[in-house]
Amino acid sequence: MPTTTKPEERKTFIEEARRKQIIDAALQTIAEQGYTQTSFAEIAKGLGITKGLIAYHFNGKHDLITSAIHTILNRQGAYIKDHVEAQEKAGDKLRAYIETSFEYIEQNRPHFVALVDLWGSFTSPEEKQAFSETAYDPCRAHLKKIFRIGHQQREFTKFDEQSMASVIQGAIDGVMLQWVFDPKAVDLGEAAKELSEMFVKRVKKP
Amino acid sequence: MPTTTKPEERKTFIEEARRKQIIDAALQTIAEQGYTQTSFAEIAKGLGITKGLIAYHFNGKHDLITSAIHTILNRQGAYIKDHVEAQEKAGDKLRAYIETSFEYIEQNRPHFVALVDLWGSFTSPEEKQAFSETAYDPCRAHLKKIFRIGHQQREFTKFDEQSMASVIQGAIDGVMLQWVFDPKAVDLGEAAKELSEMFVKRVKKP
Amino acid sequence: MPTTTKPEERKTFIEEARRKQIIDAALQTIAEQGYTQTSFAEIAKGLGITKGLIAYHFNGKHDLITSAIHTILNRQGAYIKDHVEAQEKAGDKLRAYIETSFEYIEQNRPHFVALVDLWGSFTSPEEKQAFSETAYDPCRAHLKKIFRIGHQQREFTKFDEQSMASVIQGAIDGVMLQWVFDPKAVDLGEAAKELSEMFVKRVKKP
Amino acid sequence: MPTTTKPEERKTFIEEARRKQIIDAALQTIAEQGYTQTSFAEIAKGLGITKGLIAYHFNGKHDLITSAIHTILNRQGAYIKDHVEAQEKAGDKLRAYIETSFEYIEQNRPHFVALVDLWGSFTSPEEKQAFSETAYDPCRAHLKKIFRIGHQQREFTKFDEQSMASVIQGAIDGVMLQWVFDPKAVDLGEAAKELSEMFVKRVKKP
DNA sequence: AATGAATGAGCATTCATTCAT
DNA sequence: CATGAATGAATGCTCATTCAT
Repeated sequence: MPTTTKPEERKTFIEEARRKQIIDAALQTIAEQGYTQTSFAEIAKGLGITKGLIAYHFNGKHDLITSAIHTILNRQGAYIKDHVEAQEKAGDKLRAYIETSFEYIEQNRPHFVALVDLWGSFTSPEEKQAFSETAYDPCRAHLKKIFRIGHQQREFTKFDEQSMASVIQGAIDGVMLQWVFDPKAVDLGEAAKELSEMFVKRVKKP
Repeated sequence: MPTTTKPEERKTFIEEARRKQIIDAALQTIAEQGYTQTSFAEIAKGLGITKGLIAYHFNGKHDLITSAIHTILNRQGAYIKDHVEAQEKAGDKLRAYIETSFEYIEQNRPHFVALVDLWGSFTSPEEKQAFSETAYDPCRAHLKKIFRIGHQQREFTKFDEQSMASVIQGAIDGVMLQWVFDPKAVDLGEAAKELSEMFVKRVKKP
Repeated sequence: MPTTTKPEERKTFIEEARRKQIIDAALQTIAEQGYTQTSFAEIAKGLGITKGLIAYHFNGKHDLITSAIHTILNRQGAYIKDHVEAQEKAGDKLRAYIETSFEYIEQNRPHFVALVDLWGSFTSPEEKQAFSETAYDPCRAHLKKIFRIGHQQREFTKFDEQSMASVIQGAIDGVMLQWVFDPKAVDLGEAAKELSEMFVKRVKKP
Repeated sequence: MPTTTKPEERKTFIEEARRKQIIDAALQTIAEQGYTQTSFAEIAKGLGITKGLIAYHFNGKHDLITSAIHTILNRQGAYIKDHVEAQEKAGDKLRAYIETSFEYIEQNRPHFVALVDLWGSFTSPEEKQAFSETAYDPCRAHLKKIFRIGHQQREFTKFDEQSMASVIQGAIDGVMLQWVFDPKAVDLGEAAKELSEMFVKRVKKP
């Protein structure tokens, strides 16, 4: 059984390609039909393979959807990181963080439709906490790193970093959530501008 | 068959009591075990009734979970409304909206654990939009009503009401979401204070 | 419990009226939606009563459908008998039997659509045989009575009465069956003429 | 998922064998216990397989019973055709049609017990008509073909072909029906002789 | 690496039936 | 007589998973 949750294990090229292919098909199917309607058979059908093969490449459904979520978040994280690093000043970094978050969301709607659906797939408190650690902790850590730079550069005022990180990330996610349910109800660009301006003003020294 | 989608139909006392009882049990089960693990059998077991009785009182699973979601949101809405109306000034109303939102969330954790899970139960774009209309539109409408009072009282500056409403509601929901996954990762009280101060400052004239 | 299969028991007026009303509603529902789709609830809905009431008036579903079948066959039998008795000569009686059979069928399509469906509701050999005795034996007996008159009147030739009765009744039922599945595929009037002429010619002395 | 409604799709050997096996078991179970009592579980039990496997090989219950009916009728049709073609003269062909119909019925009682039950499984007028087209049209077409040969050979008189076909097929089916309910009530051999003689005499020139 | 046959547990839903009121 | 609440068994069907080939 080549499948595993330990990413450090050696995988063949074809193995990795298949996993990626299956994850992308899964995300698309979830976005289109919802998580509960997404069976291995449904994913396999859209891919022209058999469901047995999916079971072969993943350690069960949980492994597949965990991998799918991480794929979404890693891609978004990498996108954001690039743009944040391109900025010198902490205030600009924070603005970039918020605005590129929304940019990426807007350009990858199906991923976030799937993500909202997948939030419900962690049932036990343990699973929920594990998801929190792999999904939110890195985001909050990234924000806190920006804060620290802002403090070092004497650009930012003093505030509770953990709370501020939660609030910023929460605002982004909550707006995305409304947009997932009805894209016409929220203007992502406007929200991005509003939030980035407000938070930058909040953290910067007067 | 007493169940119906027409809410105007008369229901007997026992009928209403049973529906409420089943909805509460469903919410509890969903919070504990997750939506996908929550079967009629599971709900019935915890209630000491048969699953046939649930089918008798609800027009299928969709009716049950829709009713459950509306129950959550209506209770929260009523709680918030009371506190908002107790305030005279628009700024205080907005502060009350944000802070009592978090208060209610904190006091009813299982409801919001269930709610996050239930978000994934709307599969088609039509269902998603319908949920948006019954769930988010009232919230945003409430916020916009507060804004209008603020404008009439010459207390608030000018801003885009729809975007501001989305952003405020989104911030509340997004922080709640992180807290659902790990209550230790977010301090709801701190977040409430941070958000209410920031948003009140944002909308009020200098 | 007033319901019973023994027709000799005293029934109140309202009791009899209700039974008749329910049977007619059942026949209509079966004709429209098929036997398997016809539940007590469905019958009750069309009648504006509750399914509990149906259970009160009939000793279970089997009692209801048995009563329904007998209703169909008794009404048809009475109709045919009237017309057969109006004829003097045996040949005319036989012709009347065949032609009024088809007449009645044509005028009561829903009953025979239901009847074809109900044939499948007798599962065990015992039930099947019991149905044969109450449904077909009287028909064949009626035909044999006509034959006997024909023999007494020296109008008919000699033949095996049981077989001839089966064949005549079978021809009527089989044509009806095709007409139930597709009324456009069979012309009942033509079939009636063809069969009555042929059989009368067959049994009469040259 | 190997099951399909497109009959032109390639099926593996094992797939075809399983379908045939399941159909035969279904027919036997229906004959023994009736259509409504025949569940996937019941069929599977008699076969030593799981009900999931039946769902795997058939697109639902409707697919299974449709396939079962066609199996019955195709086998009977092939049997009759062979014997009809072995006859040269149209009169002999007609006699063969009627007599081998009864022969086949007599030798395959369970199939026809099941068939009578299955008649009730077509609920809507559309389904009924579709069944009429696939089940009765071929029979009537076969008879009409015999009539045409009889006319070409100047052996048969002139008559309405559609009505005559309906009447002959109806007579066969109607006698079979009585025999299904009680095999002792009808002598199939006698009925076959009576009907074949009568109909051949009817259509042939004097 | 991939398939397709098979499993078995679980699901929402239907329904005749019972019974207190 | 009639109702409506409740039952419990059954049903078709779905699906992740296993495994021989």
